[in-house]
Amino acid sequence: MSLRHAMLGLLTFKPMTGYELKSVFDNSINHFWNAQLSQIYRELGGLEDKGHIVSRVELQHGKPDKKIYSITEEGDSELQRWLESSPKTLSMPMRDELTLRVFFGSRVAAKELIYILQGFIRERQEALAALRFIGECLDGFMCEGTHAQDAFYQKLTLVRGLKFFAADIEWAEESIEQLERRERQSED
Amino acid sequence: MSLRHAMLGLLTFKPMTGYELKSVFDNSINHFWNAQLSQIYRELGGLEDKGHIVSRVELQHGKPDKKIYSITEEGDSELQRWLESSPKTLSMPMRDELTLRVFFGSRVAAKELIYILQGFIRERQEALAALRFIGECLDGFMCEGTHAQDAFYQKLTLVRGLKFFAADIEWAEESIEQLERRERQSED
DNA sequence: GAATTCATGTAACTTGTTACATGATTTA
DNA sequence: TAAATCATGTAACAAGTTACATGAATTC
Repeated sequence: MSLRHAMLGLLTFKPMTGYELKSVFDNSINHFWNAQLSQIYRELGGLEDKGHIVSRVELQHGKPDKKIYSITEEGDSELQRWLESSPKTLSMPMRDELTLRVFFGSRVAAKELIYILQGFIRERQEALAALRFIGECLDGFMCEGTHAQDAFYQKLTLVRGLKFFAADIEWAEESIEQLERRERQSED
Repeated sequence: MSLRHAMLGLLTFKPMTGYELKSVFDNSINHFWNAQLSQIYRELGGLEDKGHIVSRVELQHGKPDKKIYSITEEGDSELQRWLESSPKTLSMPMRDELTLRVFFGSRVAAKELIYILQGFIRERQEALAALRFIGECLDGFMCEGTHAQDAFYQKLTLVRGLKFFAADIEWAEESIEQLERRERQSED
């Protein structure tokens, strides 16, 4: 139920629509959680049924009316209960398709693998740049509506993303090197 | 469909039962893919329906009979097709509950967070040790049935896990330090 | 004129998790 | 004597993805 709790947590910052929540997922916490819009709307429904959040409608012209959700007291204590419950597993199961492809790499042309890894490096560099941007915003107190206490914790999570993406880039570069060296050796 | 292709790939190494596949997931590729036994059996069923694998039964006494699955020619070309198809996204969406908890850390006692991070460090150290063990086996050609070509690629994926876990430990240690410094400052 | 942003959702499907059921043999 | 290992699965549920539907306003 982590998605629900992520949404509850984000709604403690300010009331939001489902659409806005999606943009927070995309722009701020993408490096450790995300969800499709359709899933967000589904979970909003569930949270409202349970009384953890309430909505008020803001009429609009030309667009669908906004449904702005706020967290309730019950929602707040549910979030608190979750945060204070200790999870059994701290490390979540990983699933990474790229690594799987590399694992069976002997079946693929080395050039092909190198090309894929180069694309991966580009993706990770973009992700790094995006994180650095959030970092600057957090450091400069430019993230409107973010309290100093929260900024401290948010920076901690950001650092994890930075380290993680940097490690990935390093790995992909080293792997490309090894693949190229191996190619040269087999030519001799 | 990555799980299916992971299973197909593993079955190119040697025919296996569902139970054996699960132990390969647990012991060898846990750092980038895993699945529950029930899911493995379900997917085995699907793969057999499609003719990608076939099974033969080995009778046993006192235990349920073994169903040993082997990859077929069709399964092999399906695997090849998948390996040669270029995936749209190289970086898979991440979902990490621990980071989520840290993100909303201002709502939790710092001591509590530190305690959780310490547990996380222990988990990651164990994971690192497990990976190093696989590494030694791969380096010493002690992994029975693993060809030298495959060992090369498997080592590449192993390095990713090593870097990843090391980065996590580093991050958790630094985070604990920062949390402790912050605690001391607030006491003054 | 085509794509993106804003804004709501539903429905169908796929993937992953948890709980249950069976039962002999071996190890702690 | 309790737990782990071996070995099969089914059923129900939870979570995540993809496709579809609507439609004005804005930006390229």
